[in-house]
Amino acid sequence: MITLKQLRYLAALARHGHFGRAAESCAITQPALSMQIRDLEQFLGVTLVERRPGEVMLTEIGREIARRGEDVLAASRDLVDFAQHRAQPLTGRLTLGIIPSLAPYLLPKILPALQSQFPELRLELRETQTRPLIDEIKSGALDAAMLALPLGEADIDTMDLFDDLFLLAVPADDPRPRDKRVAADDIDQSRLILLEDGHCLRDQALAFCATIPRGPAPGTTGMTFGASSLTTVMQMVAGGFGVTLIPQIAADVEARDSRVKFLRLEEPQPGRSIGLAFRRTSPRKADFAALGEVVKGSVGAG
Amino acid sequence: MITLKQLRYLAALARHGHFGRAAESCAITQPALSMQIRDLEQFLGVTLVERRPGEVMLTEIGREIARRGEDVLAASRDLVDFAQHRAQPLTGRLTLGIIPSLAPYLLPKILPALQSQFPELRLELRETQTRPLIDEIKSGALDAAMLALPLGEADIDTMDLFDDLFLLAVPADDPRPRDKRVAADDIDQSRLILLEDGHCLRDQALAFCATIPRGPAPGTTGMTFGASSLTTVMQMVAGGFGVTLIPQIAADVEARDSRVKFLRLEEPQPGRSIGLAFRRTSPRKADFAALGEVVKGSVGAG
DNA sequence: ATTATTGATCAGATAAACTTATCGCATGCC
DNA sequence: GGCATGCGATAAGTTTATCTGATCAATAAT
Repeated sequence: MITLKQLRYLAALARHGHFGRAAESCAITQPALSMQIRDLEQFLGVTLVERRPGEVMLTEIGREIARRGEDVLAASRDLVDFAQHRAQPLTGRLTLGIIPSLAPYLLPKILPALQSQFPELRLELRETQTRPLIDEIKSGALDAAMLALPLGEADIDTMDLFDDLFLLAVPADDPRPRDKRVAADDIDQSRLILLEDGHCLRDQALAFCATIPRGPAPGTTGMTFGASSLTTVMQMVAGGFGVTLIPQIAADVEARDSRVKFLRLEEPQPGRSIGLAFRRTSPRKADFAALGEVVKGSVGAG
Repeated sequence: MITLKQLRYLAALARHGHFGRAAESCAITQPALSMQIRDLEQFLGVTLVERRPGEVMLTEIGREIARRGEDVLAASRDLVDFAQHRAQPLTGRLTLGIIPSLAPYLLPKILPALQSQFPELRLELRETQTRPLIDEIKSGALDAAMLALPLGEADIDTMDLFDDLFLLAVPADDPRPRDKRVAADDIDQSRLILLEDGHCLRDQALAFCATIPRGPAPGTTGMTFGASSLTTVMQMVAGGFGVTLIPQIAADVEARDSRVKFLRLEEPQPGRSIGLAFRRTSPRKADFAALGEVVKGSVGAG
């Protein structure tokens, strides 16, 4: 079987027309090059070089083989270049999942930075709830996902990105002053509006308001309605239908609506920890580290 | 530096998705394949394969590298195929010289056979006198030449093709009968018409008629005219301006002219030995042998 | 003739690649 | 839980390639 080394030596020989100088240009000795050329000729069953005293001359077929050899070498060089350029983080395709309570607020912050810092990154996004994200990470459909930690999945490694405090969103006409620290007990459980089932944010809010009785309270819609987006929830709060726990990152955006105001919660303030999840065996950890830096920078600044 | 072997192993791994089976398909053991893959990854500085329990999975870049690897392998396979197909004789370009006193008579006999037996042969012909043919063989401009032997050139090997007797061409009204064997002395030296200087045939004819005085004989044109082609010489013979020594192979063709008749010469009949000349170091001797067979077959039959 | 150049050849050293055996880890099955 | 199974990584030892350095043969130039 032929080797790239033989083709490299042949190329050098074609260029120099001289075994000794060709060998020198390959940083080997002349017998080594002679042997490789001989092996190549023997394998191909063709004489590539006409050894003439004082001058070596590629045969007709030798020239053609050398030309084709250059093609092979060029393709292999491309391959190496490709790999080594791609070795720099965040280039090429990366499939990223993100939970719905995060996507519309975080993505606008990070996508511009990602695009400017890593123009060769082709990000493919998928927005869905935590459970399917985890499954898709495990199956390889996703490279990673941004979601709330902890997960408690054995095969999944995670990286902390930032903490996201919860605020209590109430109608603007709520009697409590803006600087009032609300306690969990102060939340009118019967008026709590939440996302539909499956959203981690719903579970986190419920965990905080642990005293809330299971099952829908009579005469309320909050528990049973199950909004599919935080924006919907906020519209309902603005409409005076109830209150909700909303992450800081979302509040920053939704605060534009003057019919709503946000109240901080008593220490220890509840919140969620946002992180990046990926297969423990993933080879793209350098990518994830770079991505994490961008997220941290964008969230801190924005 | 990467090797074709590594690319072959990677291709097998990509196909089988399993180190053990990939190794088996390469007729090596699994550790050998693992090592080559690891070396490749290390050189490229990229993780190509995500080792997951129960399943190996090429990474995004691994797939791309494998794809490019296939390109490289395909190019190298083409190279080998090319060489091995071209290993059969008389394919590709072959530059062949031929002397003018042979070309118009021999080529029509051999070219059809060459083309039908070796359709992949691309013959490049050059018709000129012996001296430039030899020089061009030495310089590599020609692969070989068909001409009259012997040559007495140290760097040139030759192969006998066929012997070509000389006949005496005389006007049809020459008093000698067709079956008369002419002796060298019977040739009217003053009426001898020859090719111009530089043609080997001229020298051979002169050597045969060794008694001919040097320098043009007064009142004759034969020696000084120096025709540039045998056809011209024959036209002059037909016109009654003189006689000439003509090779059998040419006589076969020129005999169509009824104004000329050919007389055989006394034993030992003079003639020339036609052969193929080539660089002693030429790698295409198999080609020349095949060419020689064609020539011998065509001349014998035709 | 003599010397210099050039590629081939040979023996020994070195490096690469392979094989066998073993390990570690994860999974699945009583 | 304990144990077998499958798979890839690792280690040790051996074979195979490959290289170097010295030398040889042929040729060309002096």
